[in-house]
Amino acid sequence: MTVATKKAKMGAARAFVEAHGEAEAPDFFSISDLADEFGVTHRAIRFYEAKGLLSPKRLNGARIYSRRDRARLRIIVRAKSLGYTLEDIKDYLDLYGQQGEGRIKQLEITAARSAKMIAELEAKKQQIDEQIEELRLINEVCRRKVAKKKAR
Amino acid sequence: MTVATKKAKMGAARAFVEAHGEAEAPDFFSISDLADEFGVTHRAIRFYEAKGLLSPKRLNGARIYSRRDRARLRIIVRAKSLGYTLEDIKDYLDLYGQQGEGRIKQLEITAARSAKMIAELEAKKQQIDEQIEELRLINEVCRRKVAKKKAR
DNA sequence: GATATGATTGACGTATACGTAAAGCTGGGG
DNA sequence: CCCCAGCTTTACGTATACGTCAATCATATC
Repeated sequence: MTVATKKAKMGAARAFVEAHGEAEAPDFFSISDLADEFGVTHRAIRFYEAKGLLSPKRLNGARIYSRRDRARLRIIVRAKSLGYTLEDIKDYLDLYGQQGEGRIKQLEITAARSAKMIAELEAKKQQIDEQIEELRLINEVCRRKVAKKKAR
Repeated sequence: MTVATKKAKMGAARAFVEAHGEAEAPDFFSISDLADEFGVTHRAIRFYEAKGLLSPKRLNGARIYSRRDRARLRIIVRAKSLGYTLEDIKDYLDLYGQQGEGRIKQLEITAARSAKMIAELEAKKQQIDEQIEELRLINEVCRRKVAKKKAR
């Protein structure tokens, strides 16, 4: 598909997307835009929506994603690669979506939960460092043996 | 079950385990030992064996785990918490099990693979840092708002 | 208007990682 | 000798996270 014919063959969503914002900083995205950008399938994105992690607007049935939706998807993909379940991620997004609304009690809960998550992530970094340490050992042992064998 | 009767009701594996090594630095472990230590079920440990990640010795059918088996299980649990599949972990354990054996070609491959894994783990740390950064923001916003509301 | 592209909704299938229930050895205590 | 605790295998079930059709619809070009 050439660049010339591309625009011609766009669907409703993509047309709407290109109408708003000139390429540099788009305000809206089609499902294919996000799928391409984050390396996930359309199916996965719709699945996240079915699980309540996303809730894009519609245009003639087609999904229209805002920047906020895109930010949420970025979080989903990142957290998944760190081993979190969609259930975990949903909790995080709920917290992320509130961004300090509500009364004192709610704010304190959110502060506590975010602090807890930070602690868990620091623990994970620790685990990664341990793993890296072991790998460095293996790596050095191998390289030394290679050097020794080549020296003969 | 009391401490007195515990020894009496031990199975073959546990008896064997207690016979070798006096509590401080055991050489062998029963499946329950490892399950307790790493917070996983017996079922999970057997499953890892079925997938080729562990291969303990047997005594009258009962599994006897060596320190090396235990080290491997530690790696499995850790890597799983970082989001790796058992398939991924199997590859890592294969590499870990060799520890620089074989000829030059093999050593170079192992060195390259370990280097690659290190790079991937560093990338994961980066992702974690991004996530932490967002959480810090949320946390601070909440705490400031709480402070503001309480100041009135 | 036929055709092609891209989107949508079901519905069913699949891979991973175990859980769970059933049935059977085994070794020591009473 | 029997029982019980703990281990075993076998087998089927389950939750998560999608993959894969199939049918359908809208839009846009030929």
